[in-house]
Amino acid sequence: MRPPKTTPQATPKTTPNAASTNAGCSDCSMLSGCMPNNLTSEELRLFDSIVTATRLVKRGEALYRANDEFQSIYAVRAGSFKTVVMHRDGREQVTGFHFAGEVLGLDGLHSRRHIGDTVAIEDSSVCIIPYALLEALCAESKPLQQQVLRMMSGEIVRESALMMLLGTMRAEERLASFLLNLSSRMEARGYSPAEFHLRMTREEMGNYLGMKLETVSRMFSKFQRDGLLETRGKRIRIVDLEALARV
Amino acid sequence: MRPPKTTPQATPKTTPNAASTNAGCSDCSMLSGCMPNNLTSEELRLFDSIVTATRLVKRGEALYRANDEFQSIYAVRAGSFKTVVMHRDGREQVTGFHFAGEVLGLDGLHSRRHIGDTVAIEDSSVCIIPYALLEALCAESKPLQQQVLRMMSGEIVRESALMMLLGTMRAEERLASFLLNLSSRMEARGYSPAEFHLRMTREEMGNYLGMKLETVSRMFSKFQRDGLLETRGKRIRIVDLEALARV
DNA sequence: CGCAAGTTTGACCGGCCTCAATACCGGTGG
DNA sequence: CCACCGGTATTGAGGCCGGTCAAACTTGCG
Repeated sequence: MRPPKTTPQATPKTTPNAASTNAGCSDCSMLSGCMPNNLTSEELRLFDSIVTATRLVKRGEALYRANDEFQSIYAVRAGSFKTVVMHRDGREQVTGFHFAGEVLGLDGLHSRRHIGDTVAIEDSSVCIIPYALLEALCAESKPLQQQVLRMMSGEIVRESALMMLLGTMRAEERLASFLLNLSSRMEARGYSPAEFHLRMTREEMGNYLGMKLETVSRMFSKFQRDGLLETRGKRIRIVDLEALARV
Repeated sequence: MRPPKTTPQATPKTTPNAASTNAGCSDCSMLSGCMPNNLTSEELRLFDSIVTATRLVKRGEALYRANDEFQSIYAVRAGSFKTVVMHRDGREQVTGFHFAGEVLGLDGLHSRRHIGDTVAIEDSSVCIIPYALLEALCAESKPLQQQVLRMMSGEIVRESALMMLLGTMRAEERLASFLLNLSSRMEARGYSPAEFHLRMTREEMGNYLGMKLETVSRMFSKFQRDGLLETRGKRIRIVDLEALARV
């Protein structure tokens, strides 16, 4: 099925947005923490055989849009995405930010259509996992089936935490909670938990946190005044993580 | 596995909270719209064989609590539940209201522990679906596997809509949206979409909609003044559904 | 029937939104 | 290299929505 392994360079970036072949999960630096983690090498080989293509998505482009037919799920290979649901009048709610190793598109399963847009917030690439093939493979491999179900459930848990945030927290708490979440995800990827680069704009953060961009900015300024962190635009350094956790 | 079919009366309400045997999905009035819907009769028979018990949960009692070990999922047989996640300081967010036919407990899959409480808001009963058995059965029955995945995805979609509500709507819009949602769910169950009984208190609605009970009450009064609906306590009649949809 | 729980309504206040002006930043082209 | 430019970010002033506190009323359960 899958073409013989090639080095990533065989599919150069000079063909943006074009599908390219996958070099194989076993060689992927994101494997730990990605979807096919915890599989035996035999299962991984099978899984690998259905993930035959990757796709480049440039900053601002959509991986898929609301109402698009659901065909595949995606694993973020590099870069960052936001998932957005939109109200008829144009108001939008960002439902998540997604980094390397995370899976996108599970929302589409229910009605066979995606319910929101997924947009790259920097130049990014994904592995394409055709859902029909994944489903077939799940029937054969119990660990894979469990993995898919666990991922789904994880999404539900993640969303519950965000509902808690949106329903009960004040602006200050929301931003603190968000930064701590980013911090731990950076750390899990081997980056510094204290100093990192925010990939999204203040407005995107606001649309995620249920507040206006000005309020986001004000809270950043407040945290800086209070000595909890230092910012320069999208560059951020957490100075007092404990204080941030205390709200 | 499953004991011979008995009539529901064989397990009287005089033993509250006790497990009782299941009379079988094929006889259940909630089958259409419940989880094992869309299964062939053979698959239904298999599914039926793992759902051997039901449980009564009285108003105010928890079906399970946050951090309880995840063992089963549940289908609401009769009554209503709320799912609640709680912040360390006690603030709580209601993440959903659940009526007959709906499935509870999918959040627990991810970490093998439930992340929030699920509490009956009136005397209720559930069918117990042991997860280990369900998982095994999914490996055998592709339609059942699909059904479980669809339900999970549906939960994700439902939560996305609530995030939209919590993140972008004003109090008035939130309540209108909530009432319309209830209305259509009532209709789907064969009740009047215009006139029904609210099972939850103003405070529970508020905890769901991200606002205080006083605000919920004020919005009810406003809708009544504006001729959109009539209320008397928990009894509600939607007078102008179109206007309610226009926010 | 009586009491606790739930609901309604009012007055006041504060946090966040709105509107607006200015500053900053990164990229592009002269 | 630097000037310019659009998008992004910061900060301020003022207003409004919804929270808070409080009191009166209703409901329904024991």
